[in-house]
Amino acid sequence: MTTKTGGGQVPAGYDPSRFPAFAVTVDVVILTMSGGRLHVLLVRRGVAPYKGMWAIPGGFKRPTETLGEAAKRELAQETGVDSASLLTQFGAYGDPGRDPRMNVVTVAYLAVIREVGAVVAGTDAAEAALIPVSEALNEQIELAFDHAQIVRDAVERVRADLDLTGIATAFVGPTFTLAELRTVYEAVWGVQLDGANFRRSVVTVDGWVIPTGRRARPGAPGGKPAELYRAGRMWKYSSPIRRSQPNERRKADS
Amino acid sequence: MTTKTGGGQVPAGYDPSRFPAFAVTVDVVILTMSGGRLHVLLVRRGVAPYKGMWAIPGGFKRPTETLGEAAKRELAQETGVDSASLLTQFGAYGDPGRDPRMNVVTVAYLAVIREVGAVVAGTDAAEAALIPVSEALNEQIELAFDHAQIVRDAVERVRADLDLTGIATAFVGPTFTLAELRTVYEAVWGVQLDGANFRRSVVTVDGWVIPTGRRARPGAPGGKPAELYRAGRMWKYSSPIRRSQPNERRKADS
DNA sequence: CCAAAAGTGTTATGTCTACACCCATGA
DNA sequence: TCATGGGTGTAGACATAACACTTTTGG
Repeated sequence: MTTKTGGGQVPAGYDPSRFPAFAVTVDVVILTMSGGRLHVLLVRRGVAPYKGMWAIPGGFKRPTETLGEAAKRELAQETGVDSASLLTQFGAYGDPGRDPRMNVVTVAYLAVIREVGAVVAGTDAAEAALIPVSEALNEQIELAFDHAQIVRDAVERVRADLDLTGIATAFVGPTFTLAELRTVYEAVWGVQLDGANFRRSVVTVDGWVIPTGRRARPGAPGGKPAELYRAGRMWKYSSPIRRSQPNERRKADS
Repeated sequence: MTTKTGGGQVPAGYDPSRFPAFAVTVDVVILTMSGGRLHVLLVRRGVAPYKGMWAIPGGFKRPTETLGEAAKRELAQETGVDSASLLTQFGAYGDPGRDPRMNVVTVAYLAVIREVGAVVAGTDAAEAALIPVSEALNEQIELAFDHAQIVRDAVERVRADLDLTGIATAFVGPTFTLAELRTVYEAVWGVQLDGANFRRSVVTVDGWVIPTGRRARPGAPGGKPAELYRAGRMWKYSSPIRRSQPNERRKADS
């Protein structure tokens, strides 16, 4: 605790002219959909500390680049995704001792990429894999550093951003069926949505989805082929789908 | 640009074993309501760089404290608010050259405090004042460093948090009238809300506000004395008031 | 023809908004 | 008693959810 305000100019035993040095890193939580489930890209650490343990990709920030540029660089290094993919800063972590080697403050980014087959070809990582977030968070897989907390926060952020931004479209390709898009909401929120009502929410208002003439081929068990859409301009501002509140409405008794 | 992924283990001209040193600071955007308007606490810098210019309070993080603890310490130093006031981390800023002296990455916090008279009695600041955010953002007042951007982001965050969290109650005292609470939403969102409907949203569901028997004295021009409430448990999870979408619903023609 | 998935129609229910109206106070 | 703001009632507009029903494909 410092001395109460009003008196001391400088807290006891601290000289503000000399400031401590920190290493600053950027970590990227890369999320994607695979088989209707939300996955996170993890790399197996090749060096100490936590050698051999799963971690999220990241690295040191350079003095000549912005934080966002550092994140984009790490993302490209890890996935080859060079495009202006969706990158959102969502937190900074600086607890003392979070890295046993030194004082490190890390700035965490969330990246959403569409399902890609063999995007995993890391550089300085011994191994990389897409892990279902349900497994990554259920203590089944132990993550290095405070990365478990960082992944938890990232998932929480994407859940919130789903009905605040157009982040849902970052999970799907340039063209998509409404079922694909619906799956994103269902997987991230862990709910089930009525296909009919979902369609109405998206289609009856201009600017959300733009029909391309083409249709997707149905899967193995048949079914009517779905129309393919492109994302419209409205996704820049918000989302046509809202998370329904857990219904504890109406007064208790009365 | 770095070399494309897949080949080079290490980007050209960069040795990852030697990492650059950064100073890490914590800056706090302190917001409060005054006279029905949203204000931000600014301090006049007593030292170079940007000496004499307005800035948001902040300081160096110490290696032995968490980022949150550093923010709480800065808040207490600047305002004397020692309680577990609402403190939210909302961004990190690390553009090269944002501080002319050295490489600095700052982690920004948003603090909301209730209206207090003469809370302003800084320590290492020559002067401190509550400035309406409308003025602080309209280029009328030039802020040091990238603090204008940081304040903009803080205000944007509080706008979003208003219908996502119970942050509204942090602006008012332990007891408050519904008009006071409504003023928070109106000032932050820049809208006008129907008092009758506002009341219903808050009162008809249990857990938002708890009536204390007491009533507030009306202001100068009279009026019915308003009932005083305490905040209920529900504010921990969300808000009873939702920002109405700018109504561009329904398809263009048809 | 059958199963399965896309897409349409319909209806009950709930929520939001505007606004009329009554209530209680200070001056 | 008048102006002002607190508080209640209510009707229409609007949005949501549930579900029956039709369409179109692969096998």
